[in-house]
Amino acid sequence: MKGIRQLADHLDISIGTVSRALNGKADVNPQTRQRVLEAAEKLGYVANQSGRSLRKGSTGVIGFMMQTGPEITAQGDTFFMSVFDGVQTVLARHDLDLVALLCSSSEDPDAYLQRTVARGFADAIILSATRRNDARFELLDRHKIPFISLGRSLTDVGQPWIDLDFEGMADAAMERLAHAGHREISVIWPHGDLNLGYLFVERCRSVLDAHGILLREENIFRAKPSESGGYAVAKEIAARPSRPSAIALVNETLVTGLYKGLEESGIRPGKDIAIVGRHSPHTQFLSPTLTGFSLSLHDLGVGLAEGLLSTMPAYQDVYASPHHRVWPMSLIEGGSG
Amino acid sequence: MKGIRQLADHLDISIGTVSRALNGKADVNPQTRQRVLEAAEKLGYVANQSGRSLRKGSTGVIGFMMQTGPEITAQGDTFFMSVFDGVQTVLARHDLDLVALLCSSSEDPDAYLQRTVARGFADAIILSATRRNDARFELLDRHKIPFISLGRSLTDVGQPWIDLDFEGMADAAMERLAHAGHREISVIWPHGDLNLGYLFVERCRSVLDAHGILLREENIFRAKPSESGGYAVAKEIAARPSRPSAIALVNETLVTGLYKGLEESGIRPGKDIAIVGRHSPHTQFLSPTLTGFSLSLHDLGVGLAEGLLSTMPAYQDVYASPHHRVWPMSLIEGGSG
DNA sequence: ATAGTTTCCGTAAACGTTTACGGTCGTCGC
DNA sequence: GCGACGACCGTAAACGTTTACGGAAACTAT
Repeated sequence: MKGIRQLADHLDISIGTVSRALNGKADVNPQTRQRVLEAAEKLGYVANQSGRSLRKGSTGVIGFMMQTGPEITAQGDTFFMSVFDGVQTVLARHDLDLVALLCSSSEDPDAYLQRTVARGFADAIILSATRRNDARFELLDRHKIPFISLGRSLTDVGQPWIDLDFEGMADAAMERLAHAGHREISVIWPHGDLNLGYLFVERCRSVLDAHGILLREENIFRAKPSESGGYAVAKEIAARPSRPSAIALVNETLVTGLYKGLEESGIRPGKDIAIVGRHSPHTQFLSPTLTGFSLSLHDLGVGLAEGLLSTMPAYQDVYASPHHRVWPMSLIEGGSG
Repeated sequence: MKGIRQLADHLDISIGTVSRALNGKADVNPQTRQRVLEAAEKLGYVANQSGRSLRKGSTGVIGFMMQTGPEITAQGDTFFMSVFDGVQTVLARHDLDLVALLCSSSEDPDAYLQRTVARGFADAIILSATRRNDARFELLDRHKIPFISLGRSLTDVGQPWIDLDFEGMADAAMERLAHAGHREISVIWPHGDLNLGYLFVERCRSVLDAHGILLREENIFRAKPSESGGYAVAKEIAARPSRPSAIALVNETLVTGLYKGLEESGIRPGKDIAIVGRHSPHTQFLSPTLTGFSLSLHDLGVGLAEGLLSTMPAYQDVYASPHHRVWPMSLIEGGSG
């Protein structure tokens, strides 16, 4: 089956009618519509993407931009797959498709995004891994592309965002550690310019301040957001003459390496050093169990999709989500701190 | 910048010339081309995707199909992120873009693929998570869409594939365990109809046969390919009156849960039970260290891209890869078995 | 100077849709 | 029996590109 033309010829009907029938327009005899639908199904006809979107001016696809490469995954593994699933449950209701726009590690993210939106590849974009100052925001704003970001940035063009409650996390973590009597507290700040690092660390600092505790500069560890990053931090801690008695971190992939590195050095998590982190499918099998923050990634995806649709003219009446959402996480107490 | 028309008007040149200049055709004055290129750069003009691919009949995008959802990820996503990166290094040389086609867990994969290829969304497809009998192969063959699969299937339409050497892995693992004196050996078979499960388990069986060892049915554990799946297997083993002395598994995510479950039950990996598995960024911090198989995911991605391009008419002269490649893995010895 | 050749560029047709518009019937109210 | 109206459908124009074709210069060879 080539195109709508063949389908129309086969049915002895004009292509206009076929198109209207397929797209559920009113001006078509129910019986004719039925015939068209059946024939399309039987012959496996699906409207050509290019033709359709050229005419309509919209593509019906939503892009989720992410960077590829082994290193940079600031989020853990199944993280995105679960979020995608949530996004799709919403998009499916509107015949929108989700694709992941994969920016390779060797390409500049801003240039990549520029290129793909200028091409008109997607109607709307979901951004992740937002940087402290993220030029992508202005770029999408300039192009008038609806978008939402998973993560805040100082660069704010009034678009909606959803961000995990890193500040609430800092509050709860620091309060908890301070209450437990810790005075020498350290935090891990993921490498790179991700905004969440700033949010978390600065909030930690101010909470500790309020408790009269100083967050010392040498207790702020910069680390790759990966297992090996956590391992490196552990080794660095072990090498110190005087160690912090507690450590808080914001990235869920770090903790596996951290545990391992500490144990190797004879430092027992939960006993010699308290750890508060983030949960993921990988962290549930640590021992001692991790004290950490958790959330429903599926629901997060749903929230993202709804927030995004609320900025798209065609759907604005359906979804009236608040513009900015700080996504709560729940603390699951474990044996680590 | 709206379209090529505006760009042409702005330069006082016809759109035909602009297009030719942009696409590197011969029939254009070097000086004119220079002007066009500069103006396009300055004004941020990029050819509209729909218009271009409608006319050309090809889109310039390669789709990597994958299923989303929290459960089904037989592979982790740092797995895919690394593979993507390899694929992109090759595609970038030909101005091809890679996008991930995300099939939600609530949609039938065959129907999804049918829909997306009929739309003409991508020029070529990379398949993953191949099933024992995978209808997607026939579908793509019928539509004459170039594709390659990461994984074999009994359904073979002569397309190229690359698959990890699960049989070689079974050989090496079983030989190793048998040599170490194990007689009661178990294997984990990931849930679902993934072909790799069949390949691995059947090869294990026949190798053991050759050693006069019987792979008993109750020693074949079906498990979800996730951390919790491994945990469940551990608990099942622990509950047995008589335990296998060794366990081999093919999925890299299982092993974390398996370790944990065994340890909880007082069964020490590497001492009370030997474990042979697959390596991933997550497994490097297990203790005892895992004896397992490893590979370069980046190179795997490169291989996939080259294999795919070799089936696309436009690139066939450049890439003449072998049709089928069994991808070797290297054994890294650890303390687990 | 003329014919032939090369270099460059403009014109217009096509790609597969969707949709505004108008036309043809049949129906209804009077 | 006539006008108005509604239901349905066909026609054709757009959407933004690429590219085959032809033509106008400029140059080369005679």
